Amino acid sequence: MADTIDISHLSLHDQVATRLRTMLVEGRIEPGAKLNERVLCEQLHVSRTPLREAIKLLAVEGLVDLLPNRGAVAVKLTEADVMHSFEVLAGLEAMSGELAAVRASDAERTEIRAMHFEMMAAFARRDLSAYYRLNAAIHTAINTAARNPVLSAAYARINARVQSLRFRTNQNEKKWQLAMKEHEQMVRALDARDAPALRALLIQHLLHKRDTVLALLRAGEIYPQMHPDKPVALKG
Amino acid sequence: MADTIDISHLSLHDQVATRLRTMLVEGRIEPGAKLNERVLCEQLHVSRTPLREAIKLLAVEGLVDLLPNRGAVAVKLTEADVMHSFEVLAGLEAMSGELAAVRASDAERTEIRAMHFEMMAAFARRDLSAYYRLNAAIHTAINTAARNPVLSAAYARINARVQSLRFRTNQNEKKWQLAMKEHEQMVRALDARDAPALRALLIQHLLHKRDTVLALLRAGEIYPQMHPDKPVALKG
DNA sequence: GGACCAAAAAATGAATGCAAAATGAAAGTG
DNA sequence: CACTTTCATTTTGCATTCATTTTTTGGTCC
Repeated sequence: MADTIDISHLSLHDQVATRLRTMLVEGRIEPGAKLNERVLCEQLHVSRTPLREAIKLLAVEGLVDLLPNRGAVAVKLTEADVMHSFEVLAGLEAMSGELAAVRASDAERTEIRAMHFEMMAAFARRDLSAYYRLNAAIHTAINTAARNPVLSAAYARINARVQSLRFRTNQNEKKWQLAMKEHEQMVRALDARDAPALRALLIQHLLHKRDTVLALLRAGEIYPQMHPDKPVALKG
Repeated sequence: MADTIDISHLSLHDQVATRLRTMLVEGRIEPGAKLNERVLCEQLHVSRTPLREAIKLLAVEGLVDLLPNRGAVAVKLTEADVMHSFEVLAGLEAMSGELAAVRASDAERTEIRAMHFEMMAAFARRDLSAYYRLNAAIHTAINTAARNPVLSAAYARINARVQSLRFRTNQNEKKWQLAMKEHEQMVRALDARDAPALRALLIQHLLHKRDTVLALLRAGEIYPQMHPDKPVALKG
């Protein structure tokens, strides 16, 4: 994969945390699933000490819940959690946009515009994978242009919690078109260094994303196999 | 103290983390100081495992820096860190205010107004301790009224990092008066449910606090004994 | 047949032990 | 005399071990 980074020089608990984080964010560990220490030790080829440290790290990050004497489970966000998270994400992204509108260099704005055109190409081809990648890249670029690492970190942490849900949302055509339209307006606002406009657009954009995720959550399309012990009734 | 909470039922690493967090936030562990595992084990009467877990927790929270194979040190914020942190705090507090203006119940607004009057009393008596306590209580109340635990958590985490600096700022009379004036306006805006006004006031208020902390940081009054090995030249 | 209880098994929480790395001091060298 | 190198001590990182709690399983009684 392109986004693998060298973690060989990091301490073991950090490597384990990184791997577990990926598994959780990508949904490879199901929300609500129990994290069995012995099993994970064997999977990751580490002893219990660094694994347990990693799990506690992820608990601080809000990716797992720690049940005293009963181990850890992957967090399963409720509708309220999703609403709250996106509310804060909207606020942080809005800040990011406001600051970027003021602080972005010409080169940064040019690059963001370029990525936007690439994203339009991905949209034209209905290439969802490239679209997601460019979408994330544009967000990251705006975040970087805001020149506030504390802001970036706060966003990243909260985003990680809802990332696994975003991963599973299949864009529906109408919403996808709307998102593209919003993105176009955002790029224009950034070019015009119109901070209030960019702020408003980003808030609207994030709240739309929230609605998409919430709709899927309510439709039960995000947590498909919730109760393995209570299988879904087969039709026919 | 009034703010001690029962942590006896929590796991050991959580108790240790709580105690260490307090020591760091209150500045009882100097910024930049090394956290020696053996010493802390003896002080806190725990073995190394839960202590090390606690330290890693605090590293995720950004209260200590982890140096590979060289242990942990209490973070020492740079001016840039302080600026970035307060910038984000201002944004989050603004969100809090906006939401609280819309969502606060009558009872909550009444209570906040009451606490504001108590704070005026503390100001009249120049009772700094009571002032700080009520100030924090009002903030917490606004935060609660915003009804977004994700927001509260994000704020709390970033605030914890600058708390030790706030602790050391001695209010100067002029700035104190300004702060009181701002608080009065804030309460009025909340009463009027004027979200944009409250938002603007909170941003201004936080940026003023930032300036206060930065001024003291630049004056070197916050990190007095920075280099024990390189003592300040004695006069005379 | 189902509910309740007890013992076994498994999993978690914490402490200790051991190896590797880093720090500091002493000795050697230019 | 300053600088480097070597070696002992300290400290950290991880593995293993022990203790406690939870869960499961098997049996018994109603």
